[in-house]
Amino acid sequence: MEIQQQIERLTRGAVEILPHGALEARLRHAKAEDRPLRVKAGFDPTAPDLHLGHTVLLEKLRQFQLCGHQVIFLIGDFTGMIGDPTGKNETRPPLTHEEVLANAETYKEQVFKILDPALTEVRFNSEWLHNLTAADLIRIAGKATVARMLERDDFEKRYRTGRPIALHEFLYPLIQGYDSVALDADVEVGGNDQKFNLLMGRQLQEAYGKAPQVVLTMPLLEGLDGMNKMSKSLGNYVGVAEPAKEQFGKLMSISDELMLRYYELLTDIPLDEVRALHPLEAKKRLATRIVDRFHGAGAGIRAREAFERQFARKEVPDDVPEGALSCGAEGSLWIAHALTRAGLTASNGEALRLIKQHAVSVDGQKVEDRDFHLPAGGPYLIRVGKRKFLRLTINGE
RNA sequence: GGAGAGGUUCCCGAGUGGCUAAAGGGGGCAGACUGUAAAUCUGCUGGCUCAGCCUACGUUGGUUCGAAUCCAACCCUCUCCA
Repeated sequence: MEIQQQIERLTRGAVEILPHGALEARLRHAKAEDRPLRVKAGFDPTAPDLHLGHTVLLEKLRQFQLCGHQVIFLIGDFTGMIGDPTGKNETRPPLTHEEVLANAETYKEQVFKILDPALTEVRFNSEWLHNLTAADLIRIAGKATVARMLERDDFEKRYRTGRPIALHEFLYPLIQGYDSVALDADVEVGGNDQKFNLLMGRQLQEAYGKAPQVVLTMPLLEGLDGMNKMSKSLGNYVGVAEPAKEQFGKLMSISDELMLRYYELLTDIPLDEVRALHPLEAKKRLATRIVDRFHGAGAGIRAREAFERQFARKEVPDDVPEGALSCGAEGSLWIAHALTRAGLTASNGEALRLIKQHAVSVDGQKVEDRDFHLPAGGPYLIRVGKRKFLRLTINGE
């Protein structure tokens, strides 16, 4: 592939590529030597549940692979075994070696839905860090200065406001940088928040007489709310391992603006093409594409059809779960109890609230009466709100 | 080590003896609108055997007819000083 073409592809969505012009120079260099670039990206072994936010990086790595380059998927198991690099989550217990390995397996499963295994090298940084001696570490530490460390935003801020910075926190960027030395990385891709660490890699590589890597940072993907970064704890995420229908539904609920952002960071479709489409159609295509990626070709279309049936045509979905409840000797079951016991609502109070809000229907009939009882029999088609359905049978004694 | 501030419902945050299941905001849910969008508007947002009762304002005990509110001890968090 032509270098210019590669650059276009590789810089899409990137926040920064440092230093200026380095990517092009490195591509030319590699071409001259007739070898692929070694592209490194590090991942934390504590969170093997990937969501779309993580896939921004993976998508970028895939772009490199499509250009013929080699990706090094680095699992930071050594750092994971020691603890949290920011020192914020003191409660997070260090992982055991077994846990790290188990997480790594989960990682691979999810990651190879995007990356090409033939062009991916999975590595663990314990490989070289585990055997480092104190002398080695001190030697590495000698390559960086405190002033340099304090340039990092959060260190600077904490130092200025007199909050503690544990000494070992200085070592994390250092160690991450050393990984680049050990791996001979040509390029390191990371989230924008990792910029400092990635630059530390350059510094160390130089100190060790190697060519410093090109640093490419990607933005942190906004979550479904369009405001905060996508994260599991905020609940604004789409999980890689989620069911197709869930993924599709969640993606259809984002704003048009966010949709373009997702297109930019999660696909390689030209944005002009997207803008030419009706936003609804564009969004459906985005959702279809993403579902396809994680659930295999064809899954996207199926999710799309199910979605259209349920919401556009307001038909009952074809996979309504079934359930049965017993009503005992009374011969009928109070609607609130039925909803709660069936798990459609969290409590009778919530069930009654929803009834009052005209959100509950049985066999297409809105339930208006809070004392409504379901006689033994059925199955009844119960619907709560827009999305919850259940085919419920009431058993007599 | 010294001085101060504070811990309230999912979150933030008001409340300083009864009218408080507890303002307001956020979030969430539902309804309207729509492109199941977003934005907007409206309603709801502790539990139950639901005109009643029970559980909730850091923990434990106390004062009181009555406490999130007053008192005591304890635990925890934060800020300032050294």
